[in-house]
Amino acid sequence: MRMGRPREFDAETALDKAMEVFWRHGYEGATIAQLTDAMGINPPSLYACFGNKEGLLKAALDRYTKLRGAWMDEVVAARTARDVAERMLMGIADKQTDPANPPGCLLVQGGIACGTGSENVPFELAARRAQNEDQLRDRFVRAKAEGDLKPTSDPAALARYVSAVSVGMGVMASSGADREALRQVADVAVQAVEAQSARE
Amino acid sequence: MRMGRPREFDAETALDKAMEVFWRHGYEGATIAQLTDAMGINPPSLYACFGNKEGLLKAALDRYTKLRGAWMDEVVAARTARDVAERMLMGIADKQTDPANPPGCLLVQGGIACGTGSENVPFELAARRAQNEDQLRDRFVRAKAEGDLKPTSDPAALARYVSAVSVGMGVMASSGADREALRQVADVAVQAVEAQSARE
DNA sequence: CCATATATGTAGTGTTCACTACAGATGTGG
DNA sequence: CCACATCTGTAGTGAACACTACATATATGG
Repeated sequence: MRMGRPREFDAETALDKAMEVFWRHGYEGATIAQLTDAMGINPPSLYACFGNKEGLLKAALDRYTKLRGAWMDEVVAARTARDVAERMLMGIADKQTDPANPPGCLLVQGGIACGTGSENVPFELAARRAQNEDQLRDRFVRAKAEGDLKPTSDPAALARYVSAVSVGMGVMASSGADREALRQVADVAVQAVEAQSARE
Repeated sequence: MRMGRPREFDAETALDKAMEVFWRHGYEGATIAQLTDAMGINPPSLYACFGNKEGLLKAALDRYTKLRGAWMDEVVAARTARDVAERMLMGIADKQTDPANPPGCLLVQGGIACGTGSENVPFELAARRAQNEDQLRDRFVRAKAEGDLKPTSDPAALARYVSAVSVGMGVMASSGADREALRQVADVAVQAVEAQSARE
């Protein structure tokens, strides 16, 4: 039973718009004016709802990872470690060049290096990337236990590798690489996971 | 025979300092105050010598790529495509975690996404990364011609792949990954190139 | 219908930013 | 020794930034 005047905008819709601005310009490159403009609200509404610029970023990151969480679940549901890597990297090649979104990945575009006062933004993004990596690692641990990966393989290293390739592809996408170019990278990258798979 | 009062600072030494600031904070995150402070000069000296902030960045990038050019020449001098990839990625694992420099790679940390007015900074960085990729591609073309790589292999895709892994490792380094973690990634990554190598 | 609580729009706030005017300093060319 | 060209330090410039005071609007609780 909330009191007072009700909010006139939908927070999630507004977050989607904010997400896109951060995605395209990065945390420091995005201005409050651009954000409020895209969200269709005025600064006081933004601050009342999200606290400050960094709070808005975190809310956008939460929404981003939530939206991608479902997809990541599909990825790790693949039958083998090799298929997980392929589904992940091919999917990323498509997603990062989807014209419906800015190119690349918000968890990279958001801000890799930041100035004084925003030092924890890069860490915030890194923490979210680490979540994906952990999910991959757990999947590869299982693959090793199932005999799908070689007994000598290192699931954590494999997960870190797939994560690194994803990030690299994201940077390439943001600087103009097209879908076909990214798919070729994914295709090569999968072969390293294949090399760690048990013979059949 | 230059006229007027001579410059009191060494441009290359100052550039090294500026390079480090851009490397650590990114183009937008670096302030003129931080730059002049690190360079040991005052703003008018900076602007007289480098034009503006973006000019300073370009000069720093020139110096960075020049310093790394020698190393890249060593990389492509390796005997096989596989050795090129290994030397490149292992070297990057070391360089990006060298405590003498900020973590990661200037060509990534410099700025992946930028705000209005600095839109061409990301492209500037991408162009420098593309130079390395081209050098790798040429080397892999040769490797294919020499029968070192399979006749079905795609040298351009391989070069793009190695470049993507390098970038991904750089981002990881900047968010705290240590040398051993990066070496593990490099180790896995090399296996994809190995898979494209002709049997012996 | 009134007191209260929250949202909104206008119009700012102080701060920090990249950049520069200007005066004095220090060299070269004649 | 004198014009001149360039550098240097001080001290700013206007613009853009994140953020907010305040009056007004719109809901709920009694």
